[in-house]
Amino acid sequence: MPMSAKTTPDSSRSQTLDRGLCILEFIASTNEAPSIDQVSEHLGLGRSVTYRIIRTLEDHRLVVRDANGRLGGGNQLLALAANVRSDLRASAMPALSQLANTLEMTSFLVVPDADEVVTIEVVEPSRTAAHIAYKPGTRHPRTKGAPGIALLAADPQVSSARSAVKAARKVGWAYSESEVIQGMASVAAPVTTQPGEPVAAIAVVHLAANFDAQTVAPAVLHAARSLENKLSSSRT
Amino acid sequence: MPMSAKTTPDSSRSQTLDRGLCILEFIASTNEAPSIDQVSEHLGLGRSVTYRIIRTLEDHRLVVRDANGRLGGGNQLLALAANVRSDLRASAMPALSQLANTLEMTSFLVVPDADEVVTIEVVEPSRTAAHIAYKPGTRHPRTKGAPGIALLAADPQVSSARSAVKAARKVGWAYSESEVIQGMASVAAPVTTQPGEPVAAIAVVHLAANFDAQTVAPAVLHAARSLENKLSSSRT
DNA sequence: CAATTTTTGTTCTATATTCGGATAAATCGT
DNA sequence: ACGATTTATCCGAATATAGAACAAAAATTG
Repeated sequence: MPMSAKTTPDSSRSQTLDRGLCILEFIASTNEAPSIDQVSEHLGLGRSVTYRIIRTLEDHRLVVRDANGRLGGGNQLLALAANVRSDLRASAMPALSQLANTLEMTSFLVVPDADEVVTIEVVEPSRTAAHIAYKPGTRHPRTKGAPGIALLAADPQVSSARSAVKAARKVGWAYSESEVIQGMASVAAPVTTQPGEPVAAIAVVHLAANFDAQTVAPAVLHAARSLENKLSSSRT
Repeated sequence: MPMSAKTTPDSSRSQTLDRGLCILEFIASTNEAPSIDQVSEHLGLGRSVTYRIIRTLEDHRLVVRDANGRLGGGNQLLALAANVRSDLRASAMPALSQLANTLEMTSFLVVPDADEVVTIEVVEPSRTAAHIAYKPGTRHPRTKGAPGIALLAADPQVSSARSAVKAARKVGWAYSESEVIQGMASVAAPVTTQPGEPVAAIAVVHLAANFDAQTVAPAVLHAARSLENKLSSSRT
């Protein structure tokens, strides 16, 4: 029976739920609103199964259909995400906004998650012509990109030989170029409430061409300090 | 024990997925991180099922456990929500921020969804002592609250006898008090790109005590106009 | 405008997946 | 250390599910 390609033969996981979540992730992550058939084809599932699953997702308002029957993420997804790290994200908003608007660069907040780092908040400058396609939820290995480096550098348990980590330990901020997105440069600073335990990193990205790390670093550091202060003061 | 309370005997829906989504919604919406047992008890499910479902949710990083094994929403929820109405939300951010900070009130963006209205973006003023527990994903009937009224008023197909709707049609903005949250007042203005088809409403909330609708209305209207302009200019 | 293809949605049954109680392991509090 | 609470696994019964066949609607084409 050659059917255990990418399904879940593990009886400790739920196949149906797994498939439903894969479908939800596919629909929510693609920008070209797919049809049900496209979904079933993309996931390699039977039509009938796909219909039943999508109907259930619709019931929960996690998926909606537009006028042409095409599928997209539903508003209920916003409700689910609203409480995720909401304290930290809300606290960081002012610092991120100020940073984004003074430097005229996209700023974002990154936290460690397992052995990766995840962006949990993004603020673009008010006056911006072209957006950088940088959305919350983006993941990277810890060793890639300025935010990851900054988090590594702030964790004394880590003994990385990477020169970038050593450099970041020295100056308190990290720099990377074309590691996450080609042609983009980034500066990040760790946010630590208790020494040695970085809770997040604040960073900015911009075209590497007109980007002077030495100039932007102080502003990023200032934002990180600002968030640290707010966090420790609210921890009454 | 009557156990056919809210289960799904409908063969056109997926029971397993439905249960999984209920669990996910419960975990994501509660702030007191529950234990697995509390989840299974709250939903009225067997332990074994709950374990299998939560394991699957963990695999997808939609649910995480803290140091004590307590459950909470995972960062992947942010990725799922990132694309929901992202164009509209991003466009509204500058107007919402400015509105929130000039009035020193929480501002938010509301869109129609089925026969309800949903808040899809919230901006709190930078300098704020106490937060208003108003999160994206909040739903209300269209007839309750200033944003709903504003949307009704902007839709000529609606012939509501409610005086609030008529009033809103006259002045271009809506007012409500203690309809959504006791003791809170709100002013909202519709955002329309094509006449008669409101796409959203911009609103502010504040304690009803020190809230003068006549004073805040112009600012809210200005924000709505600002968003309208941005939307129609980007619709090249 | 009718025939044909493509897409969308439903019905049905074998069977694999799930359910839930019982059981075992781990963790915590006293 | 001991009992109590919580977490995790096992396994047979049965139900919910998968997938193919079927039907309807819509789009496309000649």
